[in-house]
Amino acid sequence: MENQKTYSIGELARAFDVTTRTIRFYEDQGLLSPERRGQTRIYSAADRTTLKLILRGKRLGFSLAESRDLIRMYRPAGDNRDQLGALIGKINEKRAQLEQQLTDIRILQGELDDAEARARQAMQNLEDDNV
Amino acid sequence: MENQKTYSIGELARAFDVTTRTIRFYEDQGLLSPERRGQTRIYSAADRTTLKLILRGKRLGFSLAESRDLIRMYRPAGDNRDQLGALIGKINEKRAQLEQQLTDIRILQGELDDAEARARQAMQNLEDDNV
DNA sequence: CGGCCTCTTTACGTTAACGTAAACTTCCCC
DNA sequence: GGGGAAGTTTACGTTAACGTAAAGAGGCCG
Repeated sequence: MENQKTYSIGELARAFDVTTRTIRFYEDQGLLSPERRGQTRIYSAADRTTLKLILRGKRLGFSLAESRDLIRMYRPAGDNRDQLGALIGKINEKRAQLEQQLTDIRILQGELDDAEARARQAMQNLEDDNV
Repeated sequence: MENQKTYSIGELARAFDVTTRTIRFYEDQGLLSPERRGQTRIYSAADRTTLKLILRGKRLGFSLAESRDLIRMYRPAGDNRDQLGALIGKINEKRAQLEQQLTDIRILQGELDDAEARARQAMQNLEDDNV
């Protein structure tokens, strides 16, 4: 039942439209740790998912350090109670940040609506001048 | 009826929790252009709004160049038809980007829900062990 | 009028996130 | 067995977005 599909670094780079340098850099920063066959890196489905998570974070403006935190939130090591409590706290901080981003996006969407309406109106005015 | 309230650079810095260096840097990058009284910068309500827009963009991971574009979208100069058409195109690109960010946020929110549930479950297990 | 606060310009420093290049192995193909 | 193609390490370079420090001007106040 295990998902045994693996990927080369080049495959992942093409799939997500990043360079191999980028993927190696993420490993260097402790965000990925693929298997090795000799020198060559072998990425599992889980590694692929982790990479996807990193890139999703990037689209939301997260730093790699923040993404590393997110990854650790999703994979709590065998933690004790204090660590679990701190983890839940961090999770709620991230949640608040995402809520803020939702608000920001809605405001920006409204402003884009405005901007487009005014642009279309300006075009309409040009048309009218030509009549 | 005009909003004549003005602000010093220090006031804005305190209000938005940024440094004066940051505000001057945005001016240097062409995102702000406050009035001057002698050497001293005087910011209008519109400048304040622009600054707010920039910081909102930052929270969404926009570069300053992207925010500059956004500002120009909201303030189309006396454009001709081609420019207006291009503007509407850019507006829709931004809209698509925001939609992507909405999707990303919803996925992340779901993952945070998962992560918290598992953390709470792990704490519950610790409790049970103590009975 | 000396001191403090806020403002100014100028300029070098710093960090994150890679880009780019060199020099080298490994594998496969004809 | 020569030569791509894809992998590797090492290392210096680059860009964005400020930080930090120096040196000075203007206003107010006890």
